[in-house]
Amino acid sequence: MKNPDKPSQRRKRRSAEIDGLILLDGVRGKEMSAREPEESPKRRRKTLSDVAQRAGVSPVTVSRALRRPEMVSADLRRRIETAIQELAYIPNQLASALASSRTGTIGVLVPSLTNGVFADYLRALHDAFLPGGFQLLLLNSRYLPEEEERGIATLLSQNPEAIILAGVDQTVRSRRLLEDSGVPVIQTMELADDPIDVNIGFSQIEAGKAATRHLLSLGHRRVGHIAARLDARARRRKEGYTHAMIEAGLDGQTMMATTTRASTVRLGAELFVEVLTKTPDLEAIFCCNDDLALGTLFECQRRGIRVPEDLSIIGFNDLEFCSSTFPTLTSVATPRHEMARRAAEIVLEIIRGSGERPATRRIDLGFTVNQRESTRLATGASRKASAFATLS
Amino acid sequence: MKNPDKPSQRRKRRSAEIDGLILLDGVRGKEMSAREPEESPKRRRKTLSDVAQRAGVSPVTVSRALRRPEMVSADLRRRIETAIQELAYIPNQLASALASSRTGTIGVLVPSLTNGVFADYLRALHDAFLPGGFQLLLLNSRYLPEEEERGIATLLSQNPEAIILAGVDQTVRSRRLLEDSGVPVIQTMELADDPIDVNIGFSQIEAGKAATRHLLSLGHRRVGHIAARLDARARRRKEGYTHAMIEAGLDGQTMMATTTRASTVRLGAELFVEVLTKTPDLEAIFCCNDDLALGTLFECQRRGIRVPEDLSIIGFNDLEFCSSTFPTLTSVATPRHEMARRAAEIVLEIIRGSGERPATRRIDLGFTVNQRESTRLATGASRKASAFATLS
DNA sequence: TGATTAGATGAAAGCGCTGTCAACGTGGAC
DNA sequence: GTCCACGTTGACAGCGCTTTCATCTAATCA
Repeated sequence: MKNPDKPSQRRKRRSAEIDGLILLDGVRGKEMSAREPEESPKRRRKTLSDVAQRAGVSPVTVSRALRRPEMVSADLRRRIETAIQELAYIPNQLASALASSRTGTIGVLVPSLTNGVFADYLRALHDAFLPGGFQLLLLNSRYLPEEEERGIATLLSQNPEAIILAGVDQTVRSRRLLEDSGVPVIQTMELADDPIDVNIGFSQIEAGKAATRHLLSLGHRRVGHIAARLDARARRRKEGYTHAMIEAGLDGQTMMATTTRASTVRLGAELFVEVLTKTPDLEAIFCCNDDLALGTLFECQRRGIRVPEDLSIIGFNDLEFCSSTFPTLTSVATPRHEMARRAAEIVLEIIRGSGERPATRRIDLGFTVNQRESTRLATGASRKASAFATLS
Repeated sequence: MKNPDKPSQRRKRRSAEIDGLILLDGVRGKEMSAREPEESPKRRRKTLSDVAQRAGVSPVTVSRALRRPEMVSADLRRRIETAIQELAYIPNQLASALASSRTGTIGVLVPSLTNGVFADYLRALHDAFLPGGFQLLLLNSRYLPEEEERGIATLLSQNPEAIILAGVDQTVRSRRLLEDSGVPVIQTMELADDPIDVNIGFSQIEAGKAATRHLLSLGHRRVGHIAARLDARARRRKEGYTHAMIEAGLDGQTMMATTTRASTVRLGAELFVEVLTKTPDLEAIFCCNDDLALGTLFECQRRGIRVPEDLSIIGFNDLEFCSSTFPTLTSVATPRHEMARRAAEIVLEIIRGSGERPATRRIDLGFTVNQRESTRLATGASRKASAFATLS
C-alpha cells in the first residue's frame, strides 16, 4: 500500500470506515468543531477521557465519580458531572464490563415468548432484577434443546452474572457448559432431582395429579386430558394425570388427546373435539394449560355443552383471564412471580455475598388448585374430598 | 498492605477475589493440573490465548479461525477446532465487541411484556433477527416515558447495533440521546410525523376510525368505546373513534369508559359495565384491544346479552384467540409480524450496507378489519358500506 | 530462473474502561 | 516543627479480543 500509516492515522482511518459501516455517520453535528483542539474532525462516541479532559481531571477520577462518587471530592464531582452533561457522555458498558468483570446482566432463557406463562414470568423477572441494577439478556429456545444449548453458549459468551433457565431438562452439553462456567444458574418452573446449581420450582407431576384428583374428587370418572406442545413440563403433567387416573382405578389413555403443535386457543377446541369424539359421555377434562381450557370452553359453548353442568373444565397456570371467563375457570395456579422473586433474591445473594449458594439448593414453591365455576360436583356424586386443595 | 504484589501475583489475587465473589469458584476441576505448565493453579475462564497455546498457533490465528475461517488453512483450523473442544472454550463476546465495535445485539424497548401484542411482536423480532446472528437486548419501559428514557441510555451503553422502539412518543431527551448516538433507530407500531430515523408502523388513529366506521357501517348508532392503559396508542385509537363518531353526527363522549389501569380481561368486563350503565341501549362497542373485548364478551354471556344479536363487539390487534371465541371476535388486525420482519430487514440493510437509510423513512404497513361473528348488521338497518374493509 | 504475487501467519497496538498502587497534600498528634 | 495518617488524585497495566501491517512461504509468470 502507498499509505504507511502511523498509529494516529490508522486510528483515524479505521474510525472512518466504521463510521460509514455502522454507527457514527453524519448524525451529530455541532459541538465538535470548537472544542478539543487536537481532536480529529471525525465524530466518535465520547469517552471517559473526553470527559476527563473537559473536566480537567484524569480518566480514573471520572471513572470513580461514576462508580464510587464518595471517593471523589464534591468539587471535582460537580465539574465532572457538568462535563458529562455537556458532552452527553454515555459510558461504554462493554469496556467497563471487560475491565471489571461485572456486566450487570442476567441471562434468561425461555422456551417461548408468546405463551402467557412465560410472558408473565419474564415480567416478574424483569421487575425483580431491575431494582438491583441488572438487565436481562433474553433468549428464546423455542422449546428446542439444541436451541437451548446454543442459547446457553451465547449467553455465557456475554458473561452474564447469572443464568436463569426455564425447566430442568438441559442437555448433557448444556449442563457441562454451565457447570464449567461457574456462573450461578437457577433452574426454574420445575424441580430437578439433580440441580445444576440452584433450583426453584414446583412439581409438575404433582400438579398434574392434583388437577386430575380435583376432578376425580368431584365424583367425575370419565376425566379426559388434552395437552399441546408436549414439552417436558406438559409431559410431566400428563404423567400426573395418568398416575392419578390409575390410582383411581381408571384408564385415561382413551380420553386423551395430545399434540406437539404449539398451544393455542384454537388448538384447545380441536383437541377437545378429538377427545369428545372418542368419549362422547366425557364428564370432565383437565387441560394442560389455560389457553387450551379457553378453547375447550368456547367449543362447549359452540356445541351447547353446559359448563360445568355437562362438563367440568380445569386449566393450568391460572392466567389472568381465568377469573373472568363465563363460567370462571378452575385452574392450577403456578408460582411464577414467586419463582422470579426468589430467583432474583438468590442471585443477588450469591453475587453480593461470598458466592455461596443458599443452604437449600432446591426450593419447592408448590402450587394451588383454584376452584372456580367451571368445575363442580358430578350430578348425584358424593363429595369425596375437599375440592379446594393446596399442596406444596 | 503487607503484600507488595507484582503484576503476576496481583492477577492471581484479584482472580481469587473475583472467584469468591462471582464466577469461577471451585466448579471446574480436572483438566487444569496436567497441562499449561506455567499456568497458575487458579481457575479462570479459558481465553483465546489458551486455545492458541494448545493448538500451537498465535492468538490471531485462533481469532481468524473463529471469525473468518476461510483465511486459515484447513490443517490449522482443525487443530484449533480440537483445542477449542478440549478446553470447552467460549469466546468472550465482550472483549470481541470492544475490539471490533460490533456487538451483534439489537436493543429492544417495549412498554409491556405481558400484553399479548408485544409478546407476539417480540417473538417476531426474535425470529427475524436470529438468523442474522443478532441477539435482542430487551428492556421494558412499563409505559413510562422516564423509564423509556433510562432504558434508551442503558441500551446505548451496551452499544447495540440498532435500537427498536415501540411507539413514536419519545421524550426530547430520548430523542437527543438517540440522534447523538448515530445508532440506527426504528420506531414501530405507529407512524411519526417526524421520525427519529426509520419508522415502520400504521396509523392508530385511522385504525380507530376504521373500527368505529365498521360498526357504524353496520347500521349501529349507539356505538361505545372502552380503553385501558391509555398510552399514546390507545389515546390515538380513541381519537379515531371520536372522529368517526363526529363524522357520523354522533357524540361518543357519553358512551365511553376509559382508565389508565393496565389492560386485563377482567377490566374489559368492568369498563363495559360502566358504559352499559350510562347507555343501557348500547348497540355496539369498540374495545381498545382484544383482552378488553374478551372481557366484554364474557360479561355479555354472564348477563345474557346476545352477541351479536344484542350487541356487536369489535376488538383490536386480532390476537390468536379472536378466531376461536364464541362467537368469533371481529378485530382490527395489526401488522406485528410484518413490522418486525421489515425492521430486521432494514436494520440488516443499514448495518451491512453503507449505513444508508432506506429511501422511505416512514413505512405505513396498514391494518385490516377482520370481520367475524361478533359484529353484524343492526336489525332492520340498511347496509351502508362494505362490512369488510381493508385500508392501508 | 528470478521476479512477482497471493496466501497464510504472526507481532504489535489498541478498543474504553477499572483495579492497583504510588504520590501528593493536609491536618492533627506528639 | 516533625511525623504520620488520612483522604484524594493520578499513572500504569491490563481485561480478551480484533485490526493492521509486516513477514514468510509457496505458487505463478515471463
